[in-house]
Amino acid sequence: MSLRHALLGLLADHPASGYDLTRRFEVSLQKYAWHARHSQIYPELNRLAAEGLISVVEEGARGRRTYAITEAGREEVRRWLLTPNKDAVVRNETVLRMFLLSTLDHAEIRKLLHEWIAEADAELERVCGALDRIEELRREQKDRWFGLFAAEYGRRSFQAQREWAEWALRQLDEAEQDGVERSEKENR
Amino acid sequence: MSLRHALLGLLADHPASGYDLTRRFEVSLQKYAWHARHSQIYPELNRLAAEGLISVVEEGARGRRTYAITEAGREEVRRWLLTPNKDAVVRNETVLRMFLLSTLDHAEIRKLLHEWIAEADAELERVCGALDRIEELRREQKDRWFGLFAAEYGRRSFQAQREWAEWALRQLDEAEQDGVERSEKENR
DNA sequence: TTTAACATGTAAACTGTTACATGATTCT
DNA sequence: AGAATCATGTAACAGTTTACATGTTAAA
Repeated sequence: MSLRHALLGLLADHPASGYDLTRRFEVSLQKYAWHARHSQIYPELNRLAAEGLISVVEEGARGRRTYAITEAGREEVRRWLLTPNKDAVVRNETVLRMFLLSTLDHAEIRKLLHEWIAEADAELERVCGALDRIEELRREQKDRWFGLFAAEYGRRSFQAQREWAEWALRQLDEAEQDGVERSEKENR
Repeated sequence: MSLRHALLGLLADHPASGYDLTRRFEVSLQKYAWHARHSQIYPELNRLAAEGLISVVEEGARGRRTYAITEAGREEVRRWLLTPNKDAVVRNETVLRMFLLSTLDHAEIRKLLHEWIAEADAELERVCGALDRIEELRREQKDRWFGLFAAEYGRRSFQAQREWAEWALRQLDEAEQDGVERSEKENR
C-alpha cells in the first residue's frame, strides 16, 4: 500500500489539505512516481487520521481540513523507506509501448519515436523550470532536499528517454541503409 | 486495460503459453514496464481467446496450451500503440522512495543511495547480458527489433538511475563540507 | 524416489477508476 | 450574476494481489 506512504511523505515536508495533496500528485508525482485520484486520497486521509498517523491542524473555509504528520506517522514513513522492497511494483504504460514498438512497421515506429522526443522535450522544460525554482529556495535553506532529488531524477530520466528515442531512430536509419545496399548488390 | 495489450504484444513476437508469458513478465517486463501475476494472466488469456484476439495453436504435456495472436489481435495491438495516451498510468515504488528520500537524515539517505547504486549495477549487468544475446540473434535477422529497443531502454534508464544516485551523494558531500566551513567560521 | 520445475486455475480481499453528488468562495 | 476554482465525499465497477488448489513431468 504505497498510497499511504506517498501521502505521509508529502505531509512530512509540510502540512496540507486533501485538495493540496491531490494537486501535488497531479503536478509532481503522477508523471513518474505514483498516480492517485482525489476519490482515493480523501478516504485514505480519513483512515490515516483515524490511525493517528496524521492529524487535523486547521479547519478553513469550505470545509477545508489541513493535515499534519504526527510522530507515529513520521516513524511509519521512515520504517517504510528503510525496508527495502525487492520486487517493487512498476507500471508504466509508455515504457510498455516502447517495449512493444517493434510490432509496428518502420514508418509507424518513426512517427511514435518523434512524438516521444517531443513529449520528453516538453517534460524536460517543465522539470528544468521546477529545478530553477527549487535552486532559488535553496539559496536560503541549504539543507532542504525535498523536491530537488525528485526533480533531478525526473530531468535525468526524461533526458535518457529522449536519447533512447534518438538512438532508436539511428538504428532504423542504419537498417534501411543496409537494406538499400543489399538490393543494389542484387541488381548488379 | 494494459495487461491485454502487453499479452498481445508478446504474442505478436511469437506464440507462447500462459506459463511462458508469466516468465517473460518476470524477467523482462516487470522491472520497468508492467507487472502481472499468473493469476491475472491465465483468465485474461481465456478472455482474449474467447474474443478471437488469440487462438490455441498447440496442446502439450501437463495441459499446456500454446497461444498465437490472430489477425484481429494484431490489429488491436496496432490500434492501441498508435492511440497516444496523454495521461498514461505510472506507478513506480522505487521512484516514490526517491521522491520521499529527503525525509530521512544524511546517514540514512547515503545508505539507501549506495543500495540503489548496487541494484542499478546488478540490473545493468543483467541487461547488458540480454543485449549481447540479442546482438547475436541480429547477426542473422537484421530486422528483428523485438527485445532490442526494450533492452536498450532498460540499460539507459538503469544507467541514469546510477548516475543520479552518484550525483545525490555528491550533493550531500558538498552540503556537509559547507556545514563544516560555516561552523569553523563561527568558532573563530 | 523425491525434489524442482512445469502448468493451470479460482475466490476473497484489496486497490484504484469513473461517475455521481454537493456546496462554498473567489474572481470577472 | 455567472463562471471558475476550491473542497470533500460516496458507490459501482474494474483491475490486482494473495492464498488456496491441483496435478504432471523431468532430473538428480
